[in-house]
Amino acid sequence: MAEPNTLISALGGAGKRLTVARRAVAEAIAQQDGHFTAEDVLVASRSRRRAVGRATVFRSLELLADLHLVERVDLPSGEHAYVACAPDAHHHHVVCSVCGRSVEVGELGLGPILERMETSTGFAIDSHRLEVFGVCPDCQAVASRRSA
Amino acid sequence: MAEPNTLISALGGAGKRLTVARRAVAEAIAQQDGHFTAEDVLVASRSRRRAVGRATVFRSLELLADLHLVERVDLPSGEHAYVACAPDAHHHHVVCSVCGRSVEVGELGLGPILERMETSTGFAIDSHRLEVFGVCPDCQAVASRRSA
DNA sequence: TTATATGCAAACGCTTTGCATCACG
DNA sequence: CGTGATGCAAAGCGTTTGCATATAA
Repeated sequence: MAEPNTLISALGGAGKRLTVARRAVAEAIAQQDGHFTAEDVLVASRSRRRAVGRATVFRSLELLADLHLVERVDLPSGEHAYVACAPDAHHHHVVCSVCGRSVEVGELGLGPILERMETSTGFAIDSHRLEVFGVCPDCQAVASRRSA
Repeated sequence: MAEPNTLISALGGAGKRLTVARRAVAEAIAQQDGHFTAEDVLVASRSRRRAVGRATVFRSLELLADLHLVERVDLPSGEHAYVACAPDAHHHHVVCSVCGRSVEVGELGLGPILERMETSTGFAIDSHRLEVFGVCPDCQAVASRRSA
């Protein structure tokens, strides 16, 4: 899903210290499949050698979010989750509502829509979030097998 | 922004009781300009004749959200807010990041994009949320006046 | 009359913070 | 070494719940 090294080296590039705790968080994130919560990271870090404090998990997540290495997603349930993602290109996530796995998709033509919104509303649009939910191919297969 | 009566009659239509508390919540929502939090509703109800309990505010908002009379929005700050909205047509909200006012916009061509996402990801997409943030015309005017 | 809704206050869960200690650079 | 990071536990905040009471239908 994500290379722990990517996260770690990006941290270094931002003038942040490469601490043991941050490496542990990076590894915990890397082993997550799809989106995850702060609690997931905490638990994952505990099941490995180095347990990280709860506060540090939140602080690291905030840091990674600032660096755009991780993105905060609000699920329809109201839960707060995060997804690891490429730091540069603008993209969105499609989240599976069954298993939670997520994939990145590119813009696919949202730009013109936003322009149309600017025109029709007069707003100067500066940011947006598109969150898409559905059932991933794997879970579709499971569902059809079950009903067949 | 919204007619309290619209909210109230919709409640009746759903086989729900038209209680004093719910009327108070409906009025409090109606007087909100743009998005608002549960706390806003609570405070608004207190500054009027009939104060409503905190729990009831949450229960009412949940109810209204189920009836699609109100929609939950997650602001970039992570705050949970609600916006009153038309119950039928699918639409999205553009929220002003300065004053918080919001306007509804129609689909404006998001459908084809979602189809493209389905094709490229294999997901069966069943819901999505698009939240757009920017500066509304009024606040733009104020800003340019200030800098001029 | 009876199911539903309300209000309070306590419980809850997630997130943040204060502060002393620790360790990267 | 000195600044920034950590960990703990406690505080904070928004939200939910249990339960006795009140009320719409």
